[in-house]
This record gives sequence, C-alpha cells and structure tokens, in this order.
Amino acid sequence: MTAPRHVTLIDGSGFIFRAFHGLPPMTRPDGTPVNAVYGFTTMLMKLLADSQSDHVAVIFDSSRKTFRSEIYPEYKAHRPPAPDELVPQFPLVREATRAFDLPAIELEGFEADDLIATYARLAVEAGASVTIVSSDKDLMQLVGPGVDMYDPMKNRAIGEAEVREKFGVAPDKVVDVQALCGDSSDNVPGVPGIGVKTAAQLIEEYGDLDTLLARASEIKQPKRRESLIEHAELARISRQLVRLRTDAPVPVPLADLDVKPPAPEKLAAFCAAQGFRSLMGRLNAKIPTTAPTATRAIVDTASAEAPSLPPKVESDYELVTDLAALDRWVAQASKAGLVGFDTETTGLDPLRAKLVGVSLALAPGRACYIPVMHSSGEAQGDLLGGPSADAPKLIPAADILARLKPLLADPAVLKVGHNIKYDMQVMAGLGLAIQSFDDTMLLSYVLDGASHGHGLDELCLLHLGHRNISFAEVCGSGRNQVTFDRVPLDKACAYAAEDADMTLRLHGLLKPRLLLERMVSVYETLERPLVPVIAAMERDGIKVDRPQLMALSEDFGRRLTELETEVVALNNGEAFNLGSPQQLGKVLFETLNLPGGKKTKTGQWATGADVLEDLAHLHPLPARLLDWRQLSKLKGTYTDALVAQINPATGRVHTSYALAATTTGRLSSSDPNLQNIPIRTEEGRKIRHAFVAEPGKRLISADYSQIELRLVAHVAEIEGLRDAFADGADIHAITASQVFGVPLDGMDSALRRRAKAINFGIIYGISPFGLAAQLGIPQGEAKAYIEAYFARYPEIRTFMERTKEEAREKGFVTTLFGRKVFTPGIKDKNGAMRAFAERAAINGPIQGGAADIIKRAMIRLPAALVAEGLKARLLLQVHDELVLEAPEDETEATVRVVKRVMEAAATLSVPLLVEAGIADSWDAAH
DNA sequence: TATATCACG
DNA sequence: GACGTACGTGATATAA
Repeated sequence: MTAPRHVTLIDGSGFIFRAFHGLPPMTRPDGTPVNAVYGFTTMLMKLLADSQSDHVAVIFDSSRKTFRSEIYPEYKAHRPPAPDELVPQFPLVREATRAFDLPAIELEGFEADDLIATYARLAVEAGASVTIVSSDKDLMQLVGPGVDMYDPMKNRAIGEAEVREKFGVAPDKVVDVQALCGDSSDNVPGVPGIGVKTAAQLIEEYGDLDTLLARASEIKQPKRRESLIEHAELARISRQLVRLRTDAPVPVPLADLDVKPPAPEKLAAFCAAQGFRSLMGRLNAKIPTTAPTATRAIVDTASAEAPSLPPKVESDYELVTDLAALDRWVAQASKAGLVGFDTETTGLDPLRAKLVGVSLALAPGRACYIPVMHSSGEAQGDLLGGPSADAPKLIPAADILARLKPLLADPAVLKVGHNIKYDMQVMAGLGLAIQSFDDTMLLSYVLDGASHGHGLDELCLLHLGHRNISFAEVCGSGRNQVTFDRVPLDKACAYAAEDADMTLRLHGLLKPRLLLERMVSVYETLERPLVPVIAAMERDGIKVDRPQLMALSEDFGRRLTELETEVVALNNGEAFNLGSPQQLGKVLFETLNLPGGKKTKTGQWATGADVLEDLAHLHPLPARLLDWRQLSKLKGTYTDALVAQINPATGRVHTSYALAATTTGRLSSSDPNLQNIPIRTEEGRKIRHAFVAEPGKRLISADYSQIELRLVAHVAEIEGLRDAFADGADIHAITASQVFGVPLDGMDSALRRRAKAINFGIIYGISPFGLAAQLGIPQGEAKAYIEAYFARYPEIRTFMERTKEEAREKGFVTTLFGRKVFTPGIKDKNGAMRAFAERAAINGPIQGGAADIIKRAMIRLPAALVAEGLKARLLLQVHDELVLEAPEDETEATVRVVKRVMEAAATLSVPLLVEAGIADSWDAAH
C-alpha cells in the first residue's frame, strides 16, 4: 500500500438528489424507479474512467438526526420527506458504489459533508491533494491549498475563483458569510435582512464574524446595525451549523480508501440487474482495453502536483479557416465513410435561418467547426465602420459549399445528424442534398419511445454522462441573446464541434441497439425514409388566402364585441374579462347564483363547455359565453395567428412536423399546428376554406375511412367486426344492428349514435364512466351497452386482456409493424394511474398501427407519383388524411395513385378504404 | 411557469 | 367502498 497522492471524495447524497431531479423518470422492468441510480452510475463511470486518483470514496448522509439538530432543532427540519420514487433508490446507489469496488461511507450523527471535511483534512495532512466531487455550495468552505472541487452536474471545476464568485470572499471566509446570510434550503437562520452580497461586504470590511459582531455598533446603516446587534447570537449559532466538522470519527481509515483493481464483471452484473443496457455496451467495449486501475495510479509527478481535475470528455476540436484544412477533413470523412454532421444557423426556422457554420466529427473527441458566416464581436465596436483589423478571415462560403456538396451527396459516406431534417432543410435551401444519413434523434425515439426526451443535450447526459455546453452559455438568453453568427469563433467552435462529436458518439451507442432490440425494421422502413418526405412537405408549405382570413378576423372581432356587450348586460351591467375562467366562475356561481357549480382540482369554479351547456337552460348568459368562446378561439388561434405565420418569401405557411414527439408514433405539427384546423362547426370550417390551391392547381384531400376501427377488427381478430367491414356501408349502423339485434333498415339514429360512441370507446380503452360522459347517460346504462358489445364481439375482451398483459410483462406494447409503445405506470400502485396506463396500452397498438400505415403510404407516395409522371406535391398529414396539391389537369390521375398507394400501405384481414376529394379549398376537398 | 380551455384525429 | 378515468396532440389567455 502506498501513501495517498490524490484523493477523490464523492458527495453521494448530494448527487442522488440532483440526479433524481435532473433526470427524466426511468424504471427497471419490474417497475422500480432508477433514474438517480442511473445518473449516479454514469457519473461514477465517467469520473473513474480518467481519474488520476489513488484513493476514492463515496460518502453518504446517514440519518436525518445529526449533532446539528441538537444545537438548532429547526435545522433542515422543514425538508419534506424524500419522494416515493427516490426512497427505493437509496440502497441501490450504495449497491452501485460497491459494484465499482468503492467504499460507501456513512456515519450516524454526521452529515456526509462532515466526513468529507474530515477526510480532506487527513489527506492534506498526509501530503495528498484532494478533489471533492459535489455541486453543494456548503462544501466550498473546504476549497484551499491542495483541495479543489468538481461539479459533476455542470461538468466544471470549482477553485478559489469560483468560490469567490459565489460568495464574494475567499474560501476561508465562506463560513462567516454563510453565518450572516443564512441558508433557506437548510433552514439556517442567519441575520435577518442580510443576504450574500451584504454579508460578503461586511466580512471583507471587518475581517471575520467575531470582529464584526464586536464592532456592530459602528455600522452606519441603522437597520443593518440593529439587526446585527439583536441577532448576534443567531449568527453564532448559524456559524456552528454551517461550519463543517473536521474531527468526525471516520469509520474507515484513509489508507483503506485506496483504489482496488477493477472488477468489470461485478459492475456488468449490477448494470444488467438494473436494466442499464447502454451502460453494459460501454462496459463490454471497455473491459478488454482498460488497463487495471492500480497501474494507472500516479506514476508521473507532474500530474500529481497539479491537483488533477477530473475528466472532461477528452476532446480535440479544430477550427477550420483555411481551404487546405477543410480539404483534409472532407477527405478523411470520405475515407472513413462515416461522419457526424451538424449545422449552426441564425434561427430555428430552417426556411428563414441563414447558415452560420458546419461541424464534422470523425471519431470520438475528434471534430471540427467550419465557420461560414461570422461577424466577429469586435467588429461591432469598430466606429470607423470598416472591416475590423482582427475580423476573422474565413473560407469563402462558396468554396465551403463546393467542398461539402459531394461529401453530403456521396451515398458511400453515412452522415449522422441529430434531427437531421433540420440540417437537410438548411442545406436544401443552398442547393445541397444529403444522400445517405442516420438520425440519432430517431434512433433514440424508436428505441426508447417517450420514456424520455430525445434532445441532444438530454441524450448526452443520459448515455454519455456528459453535459454539453448549453446554447444559452454561448448565445446568452432573454434580451441578451445573440444569433450564432455573433459568437466569437473559439466559443462557437467548442459548442458546434461538440454537437457533431456527441452525435457521432451517440450513434455508436444507439445504432447497435437496433438489432439487439429488434427495431431495425421500424427505423429503416418507417422512420428514416420519412425524413426527406417530411422535409419536402415543410418546405413546400400550403397557401392560405390572406384577405379571406383577414375578413374573417374582422367579422369575428365585430361579433365578439357584440357578444361581450350582451354578456355584460346579462351580468347586471357589470364588466368582467370573459376570457378569465376565474372571473366567469364568480359571475355564474356567486353573482348570478346559478346552481350546480363544480370545482376543479385547484378549487376554482369549473367553467368548461360541458358545464356551460348544462347551465344554458337556466340563464341566457352561458349560451352567449359559449358563442363568445368559440369565436374568440377561432380568431385568436386561427385567423390572426395564421396570417402572422405566412412566410413573406413564399406567401405560404410552413408547419413543422415533430418526428420524435408522441408516445404512439404519430407525427405532431406545430408553428403553426396544421393538424387541428377547425372542421366540426360551420364557423370553424370558414377557416379551412381559406386553405387554398395556387391558381392552376387543386387541393386533394384523401383520408382513411375508419382506419383505427379497422385495425381493431384486424388486430383483435373480431369476426363480427370484420364481416361488418367486408359488407361495407355504414359501420356504426351495422354494429348497432349486430349489438342491439335490430334490423339495419330503418336504424334508429339514437341507437347508431350509441354504437358509434362504443366503437370509439373501444379504441380508447373503454370504461363505463367515459362512455356515460360521452353519451350523457347514467353509468349503469353505459355498462350495459359495453356488456352487450362484448357479448356480440367476445374477441375484444381477449384482445384487451392480452394487451394489458403484454404491457405488464414488457413495459411496452407493439404495433403490427413492430413499433414499441411504452406504457409507464402499468404497475403503479395507484389504481387510477394503473387504469390510465391500461387504457393507453390498449390504445397504443391501434393509434400506433394507424400511424405506421400512413407513414408507409407517405414514404411510397412521392416515387409512385413520379413514376406516373405526375407533378403533385404532398403538403399536409393529419393522422389519417393526406393533403396534396396537383395541377388542375392531373387531379384525376393523382387521386388514383394516392388511393392505390394508401390502400395498399398495409394488408389486413379487412380492406383499407380511402376517400378522396378534389377542390380549390381544403374545406371543399374534404 | 402552471392551469384551464378548446381546436383536431 | 372509494378513487378517478375515455386515447393522442398544440396554442392561447390568464394568473401567479
């Protein structure tokens, strides 16, 4: 055993809480929450990977009671108990520590911070340097000669300078400052009225707390003086609370913290037990190459001297500003056949944003940034207006594009992007096509569904334990935000190259999982090929008739004022904000004293449409208000907003489709959302009427008839339903006839309506409550209908049970094309939560299956149109509907192709039927 | 930033 | 016996 040279002390308890709150929820297959355990494990892996330490320990809080609660009972007393999802993770984190062969140290009556302080003292006395791994400001008092800190959440070293930035004083005065300003999160009182700034100023002036308190009467500001004199004792107690003990009776001697040779099998077993598949991949990759830790113990004194700071991910990023360097990178990318690719632009809208730079990554840690259009920060201050002397010299944009074009188009070089649709749009605007590509966002989406988000930063934290430089750190935020072209080149390079680097690293991690987790086909046939199709749809956009919308807006506006006057009159002339549910609730249930008021879960009056409809027969106000709400919604959300969204350059609106957003595999549309344009009411339809074709062209709307119900019939193998579909005609009337045993001829419309509601209910995972609410009938009656339905179609029950069982067993259900729809909460101990998850599980294969089918159609459609020599363009997708724009004289032929492709997109045991219309407006075509 | 409401499939 | 529910989205205004 050798004497310690460098000791790393990890604040385990602090980390658990931060990881728990910072990471999305994750559960083990058995339902145990493990997000904090996962964060902890990746943090340790990363920390140990290139740690130079010879002694390492993870230190935990033991119990809530410590010597501090003896001194001051309120200390940390207001802390709520740990969340239920965190409690089972405490023992697991200690288990993780042991899996790394590290000591997990805790001591009754002492906080982790005191043990860390004590070990730090012992280490320094033994001549070693110390790194404390924590983001807790309470540990900053320990920073000093031989001791520094590392914040694993922010991936940042904390030295004297950082402490000074935080507290305004040197580390050895931190205790005095904290004693004065207190700490609300720990319930340390401090002196009332004194914050960090004032405390630092006082300590700087008087030297230390005792001197300050002794000379408090000299202070000029009267309030401050009184407070200090009155609360001197409180300050002394506070100091006792914040000062860490360096004399804790540590349960394990320092010498025993020495690093043991690694036992990767032990760690792999632990990861396997927790279901950490991606970590196992990393372990397996590492096991053969990693040298035993013991031999990595300090050999050269140089690195031992400088307290080694842990581990940034090793990186070597190059700023490319000359053609020779660019050629070198392009040649190497071309030779490698694989390159991480990312673009930086001036904005989020790919149609309006200008390209600022491009980054490439060749291997983990090896990436470059090629600026295309930067105005240096210095140029701003150049009063002469000429080019600033130190303005960076960049490669001319035309040269960069000329070099990138063949690389991006080369089918032999795989370009890996994160949300590469965006980069595709930007490059398409410059005439560059991306030929062969992968998208890490989509990989993550098909593998892990909605169990977490799929942003690059989030994935890096999750899979690589690496915190990326944030956009805000580079460009600022709020009113100080600047566009990327104003960012100094060195900062821009660090940020942009990192994105390409991380994208490539994620690719290495995620792509192999496709095969292992049987997701190759979903990714290769459903998701990836859709990217260029959607990119083209977004670029094409759809024309809206601006004058028509503006006229509508005016009309709505006028009627809104009229309605408002009427409503105010009905409220005894008392004006109020009709848009405020809160004020409306008071008017209805307090001023007018209408009966039957319900409260929402936050204790406010509920004023939803259903409530207002119930009130309509008691008073004229609710009906007027419903009208007002409808028009207000239409004006605010559609007419006005849509006009504002027209792209001046194209005269069209360009929505953005999210490919990796929904739990079921559907697309979602935003900015503007074109998947919820009104149709159900006459007034609403007027908005749809303003979506038009260019002169000489027509709009075609083609939608799947009853696709979800057909999927139910197919997937659940419901013979009766299949027959009904085979017979064609009115499916709801047929099921009404079959379920209620009445003849199809002269079907009662009320009966048909009930059958329709049950048909929909099945798709949503039916419940008597839901059906009763939908139909406005008693729950008992709804229950009887469901029983009748189940009796006629017994296979539906089997399907529902089978689906729930699958969800419980695997944590997800699958669509007929193999997409996973994850079902978190399926084992929740709360019955309501579980029921919710069960209904979602039943809906998953149905909604998800329909999403798969229309995606298949969209992927095949462009080529099918080209093959027939047709010029039609796909413009919109609305879940079961496609909207195209076609030259007037090609509409008939286009409809034939569209129908053919859509109906052949899946072969089911029931036919798929597509209904299409042709017109000048979307309203008329639908 | 959260909540209530309402537009769509 | 009580709980709290139809499935999936996004945009808006209000209120905090």
